[in-house]
Amino acid sequence: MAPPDHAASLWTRPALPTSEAARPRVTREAIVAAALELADAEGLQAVSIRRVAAKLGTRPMGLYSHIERKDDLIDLMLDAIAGEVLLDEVPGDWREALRAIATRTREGAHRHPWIAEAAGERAMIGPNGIRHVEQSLAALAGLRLDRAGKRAVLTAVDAYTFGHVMTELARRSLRETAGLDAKGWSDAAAPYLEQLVATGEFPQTQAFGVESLLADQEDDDATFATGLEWLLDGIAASL
Amino acid sequence: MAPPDHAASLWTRPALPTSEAARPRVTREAIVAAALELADAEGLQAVSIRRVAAKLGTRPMGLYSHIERKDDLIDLMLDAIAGEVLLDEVPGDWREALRAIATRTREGAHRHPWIAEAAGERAMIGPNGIRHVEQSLAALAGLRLDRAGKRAVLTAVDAYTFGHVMTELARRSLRETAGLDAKGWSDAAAPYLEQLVATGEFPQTQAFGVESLLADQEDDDATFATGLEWLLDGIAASL
DNA sequence: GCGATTTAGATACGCCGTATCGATCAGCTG
DNA sequence: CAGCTGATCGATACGGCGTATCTAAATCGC
Repeated sequence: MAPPDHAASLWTRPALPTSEAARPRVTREAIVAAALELADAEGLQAVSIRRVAAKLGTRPMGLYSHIERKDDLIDLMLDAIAGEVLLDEVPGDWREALRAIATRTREGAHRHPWIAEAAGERAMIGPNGIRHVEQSLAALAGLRLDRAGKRAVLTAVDAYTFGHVMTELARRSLRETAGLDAKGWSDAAAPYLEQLVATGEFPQTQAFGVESLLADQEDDDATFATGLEWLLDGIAASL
Repeated sequence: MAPPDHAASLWTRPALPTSEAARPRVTREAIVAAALELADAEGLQAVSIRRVAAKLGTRPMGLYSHIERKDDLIDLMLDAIAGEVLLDEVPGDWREALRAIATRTREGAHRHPWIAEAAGERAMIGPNGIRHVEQSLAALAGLRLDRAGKRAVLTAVDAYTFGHVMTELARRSLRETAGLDAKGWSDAAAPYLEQLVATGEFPQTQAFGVESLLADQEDDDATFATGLEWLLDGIAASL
């Protein structure tokens, strides 16, 4: 990987100027857009340099005039999605604001489930990642919290949101890869789980029921909202 | 990918019987152990079929007598780690139990930071993944909660833990890839962030201070514990 | 227009996962 | 013991990956 300027250089390197007067040229924006379309259509594994170049009607190595490495492209894609889920306006009430941020983030993630395959290796420090920080801090502007307090609140809400979404997306990814809908997935996994609990090693899980382990989308909405309210309640009680 | 039996067939396919009387043979256990060593030493990208085979003194295609595809190997590795972080005993107090589970999970993840690169695409339904469910349900055994309630509690705590850990590991991965310690990473990223906030677009972030955004390990311990208590407080208040 | 810089792409390299098939080994049976 | 069957191992090859390197063409600025 690149030397120590990597943290900054991706985001500070300007996208190249384009001239409308000459031959059609590839731009960084076009590369990111093509990559996003591929990822949304076929998942992150479809985003190869060759596939992106083909989609743009150009040759693979030409992309390297605009991005330094493929990893940078993935970072740019994630920052684009981060931009998509920013709020237009931050509500005045801190709970309402954090709830709106978390909810909108989750919705955006569900529109781009491939982010689960990329997010485990990246820090969100592109411009839109920082805009997310800005809006989150704005949400807490009216609270008397010191820096550590604000940091703890934002970290907790982000952690909860991220973790919940990642788990949902992972399950979804596995299901879709197997070509199953929610019911099909349950039907496929249940016999294995039932066999496991039949060993007697899992009394609590048996009492709970394997069908309760294999939840579908509506349950995810409810559990996400419930857990978020618990966390916000806990934060509120500490203020 | 495999047809619909994938959910079950990895975990129900027996590891092959080994005979001590014949030529030394590869086993599934040995493959997983070799892969874990590689991942711990060099990260998940070092776990290629060729590297694992070389570590075992055998040839790559020989591994396929024991695992069906590389993806299965990654699942087996993750389940091994899930086993490592199981509690010896579940405390009787539900808060203490959930705290212990979350804390131990986080500690285990830090010993194997490569899991962040794999976790975004997997459902933890191996035997140890189900043992984790079992111990979590045991933690709630004394509470009067219906299935949906238990499910919500466990989902929330797991989501929070997972999200927090993944964010930490992603940051750590990025830093180590750049060959920096925590201070070096801050020093590298701060000028870029300062340049961003100097645009005037980020007043809250500027007031907060970019050095507060670039936290190190000790802060993570505190924020994890604080957020977890908030969540547990919120759950307690709902009981 | 000219020189400097940037962009695009041909070519090749090392690496990846795994399909396919043949050789060898292990276990069982007559 | 010999033969048969199934399991294990590995050679070989394929199609794919990211990207280093270098040349040619295009663009930019004076």
